Amino acid sequence: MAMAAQVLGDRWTLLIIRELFYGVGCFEDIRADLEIPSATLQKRLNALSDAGILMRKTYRAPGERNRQGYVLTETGKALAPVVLALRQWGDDTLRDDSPLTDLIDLRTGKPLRLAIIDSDGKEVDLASAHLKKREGQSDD
Amino acid sequence: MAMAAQVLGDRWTLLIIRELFYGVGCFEDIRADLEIPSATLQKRLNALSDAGILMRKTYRAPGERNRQGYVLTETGKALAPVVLALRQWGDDTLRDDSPLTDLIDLRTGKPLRLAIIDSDGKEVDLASAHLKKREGQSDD
DNA sequence: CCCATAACTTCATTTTTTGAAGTCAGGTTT
DNA sequence: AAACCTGACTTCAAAAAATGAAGTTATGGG
Repeated sequence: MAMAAQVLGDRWTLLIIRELFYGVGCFEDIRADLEIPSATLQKRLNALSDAGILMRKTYRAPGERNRQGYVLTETGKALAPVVLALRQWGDDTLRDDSPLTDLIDLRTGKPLRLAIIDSDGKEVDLASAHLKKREGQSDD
Repeated sequence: MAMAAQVLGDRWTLLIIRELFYGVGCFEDIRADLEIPSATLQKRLNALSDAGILMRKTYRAPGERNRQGYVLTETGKALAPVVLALRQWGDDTLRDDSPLTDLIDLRTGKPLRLAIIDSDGKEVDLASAHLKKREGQSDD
């Protein structure tokens, strides 16, 4: 996890990744949405690309010129729970009236959320979940 | 979520919080475990305390002198899914042989994991979960 | 009283971030 | 085709933050 914190651990990276989940995939749009300095955005995109989290991919929207697109790789898409957890936390701690129905099942249209489940697929309360310190190889 | 990234977004913060989940609660132990410079640790602890994520609490282990302890507040404990998600991602992307059985149910002892569930409590595949851009008040 | 140690502080140096102002190449407009 | 736009970067100097090493200070034990 220390490596994860290394790659993702800064003020912008997870927000950039969230943009990509939203489908915002080009430099200008990300920059404008987040109001991030372009030099910083550039560095982050390079770092994320080096880390195998996103890929560059030129594309062309109808009636527009070519653009440099950024898309999440499989590794990058696997970050969805991190983004979701962070969002859920942000919502829970900052607002108490959050509808939070903007994570949906593509098939059924039902709202979704993160949960901790046991091996039977039953949800378990946060309070009874215990995080043990890993004894194996350290990742710090 | 931008605020969350603001508070948690740096190389150390989430690792510190993980230490607290593990039950490591004093300055020296955190410093030694993570090998973080003490000035940096100090700043992070202050920031997390200001953000209401942890609290200082003096304690005394049997046969030892008083120590400054750090414990997660409710807000801090609510970060468990973030830590779990990050750990799960780190495991999945960096190792392929991870047992990942160190999150357990305190009551039953069963191994636990994060999942995305729908309103019926049924687990949903990551690929069919869609994150919509929130239209309401922006948090950026 | 002296010593060891935990919990910080200070400080000089390096690294990173930032904001503003460029490049540069591809299209589009005229 | 010449001039113009705009998206995707670069450059640069100033400001802010992180680092490593070397202090402090307070507390309790011998």
